[in-house]
Amino acid sequence: MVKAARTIGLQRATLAGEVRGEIERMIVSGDLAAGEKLNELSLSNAMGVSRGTVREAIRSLADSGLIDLIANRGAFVHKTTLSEARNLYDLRGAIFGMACGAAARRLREGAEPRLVTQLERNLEQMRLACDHGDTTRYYALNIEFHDLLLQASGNPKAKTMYDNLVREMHQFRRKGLSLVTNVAESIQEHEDITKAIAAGDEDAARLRALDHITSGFGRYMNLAEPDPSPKG
Amino acid sequence: MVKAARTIGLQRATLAGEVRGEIERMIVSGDLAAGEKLNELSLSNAMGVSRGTVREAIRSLADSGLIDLIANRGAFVHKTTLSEARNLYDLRGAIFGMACGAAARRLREGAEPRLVTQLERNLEQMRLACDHGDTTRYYALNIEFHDLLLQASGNPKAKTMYDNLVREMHQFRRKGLSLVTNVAESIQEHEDITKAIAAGDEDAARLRALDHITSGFGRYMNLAEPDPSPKG
DNA sequence: AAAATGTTAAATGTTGACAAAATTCCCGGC
DNA sequence: GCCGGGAATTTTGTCAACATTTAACATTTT
Repeated sequence: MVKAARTIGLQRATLAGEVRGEIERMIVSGDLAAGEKLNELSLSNAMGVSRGTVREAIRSLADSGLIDLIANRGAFVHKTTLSEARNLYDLRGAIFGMACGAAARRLREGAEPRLVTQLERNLEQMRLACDHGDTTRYYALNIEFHDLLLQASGNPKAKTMYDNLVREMHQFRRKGLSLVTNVAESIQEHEDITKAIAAGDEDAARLRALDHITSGFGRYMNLAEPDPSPKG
Repeated sequence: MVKAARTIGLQRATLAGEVRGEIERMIVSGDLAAGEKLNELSLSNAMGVSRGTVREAIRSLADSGLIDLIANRGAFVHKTTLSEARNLYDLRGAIFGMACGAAARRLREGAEPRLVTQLERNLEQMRLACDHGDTTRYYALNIEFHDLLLQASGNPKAKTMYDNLVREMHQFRRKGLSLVTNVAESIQEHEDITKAIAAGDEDAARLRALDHITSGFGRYMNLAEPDPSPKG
């Protein structure tokens, strides 16, 4: 690996960081399947770095939940079960709710003057993307909406945790990428969150945000498990 | 370090895990001050293991937030600022609230039949410890109360995250260990949480739990506020 | 004397080699 | 044909050495 042109933006000043990013990409993209074993030697050969470097990268990923480590046995791509997925959604909801509450508070305190404008602009573009059936753009805007709020919460650790949780659901996420159902509902929820925040209503923002994540879980589950029995 | 009697209970089957635990203890106990630099060579000599092993331990701790890593510069014990402390409390509150809500739901679903008994027993003993002025026991029971609920949430990752957050506040915690103010208030809040859970009221449990953490932050801040002296 | 530059020492990043554990595979026995 | 045991191989855990970067110090220049 040729000296690795220090993409300083992300913490890849070090070789191990670069390798970490590469392995992470492989996992999230599905190049490495869930449950699959990671062989340190194979990876180091494939990437042209030493085993120790690969090892360091793997450990780091293990700490962030993407990989399971078993002593003297090796590293395995974490396989997220359905009940785990629900737990992850619960955590996401809790953190996102907290973040939206904090954002509302900070707005009230004058700390985030541009936030509402940014949110409304995002909403506008999202409606457009929806009308044009541009799912890729919709997907990106959806992420941006959540990022804006996590950022505005003034809680960097919350953002890191949230991102880790989202990353950990990559398996479910890939399937649900085509999830274009109930976009109108989702946009409506975004509007509700935006309104609560614009009003500086901490509690309302938290509740609307929590509802949004919970609904998202429901939307996904309906799609992933086309259970034909529900309702009457 | 003599072959390290594999305390398998905690993930210390490996030497690096053992070292990690030791460094963690040094940080939490204040043996290593906040902001202090960790020298890989010194540590490896002091512990009788190789530098690589110490390095692996340090990286792991960095991922859990106890240590800051700067490329080519080294590892430093993370210094938690006051605004960070608030952010940590916000996250704790969000996660603990979620966990209590989940515990209430699971209780309703019959998944945690012994939970209420355990909580009430904990409350009983806590009142006793309070009456006897046994702060050490009170401290332990307080931790147990929170552990019971995190456990009953059925969300192992939530417990891990919560524990990490608590650990990260070690600096503030040490000072506040003598925090015996408003114990009555705190116990009352524990009772409120217990009641909400016993009733299977998910929303009430979440709110009471969030309030409890928020109040805890307030209690601590009132006690530890001033003293803005820079270098110490 | 202060700033800038060149030199040296120390610490981190990376690597390859050795030791211990686990997995695989072969072989004899039933 | 199937099972169990044990050697051979593979893989992980640990270590010591090399390379690169940073920090400290001495020297030169203005």
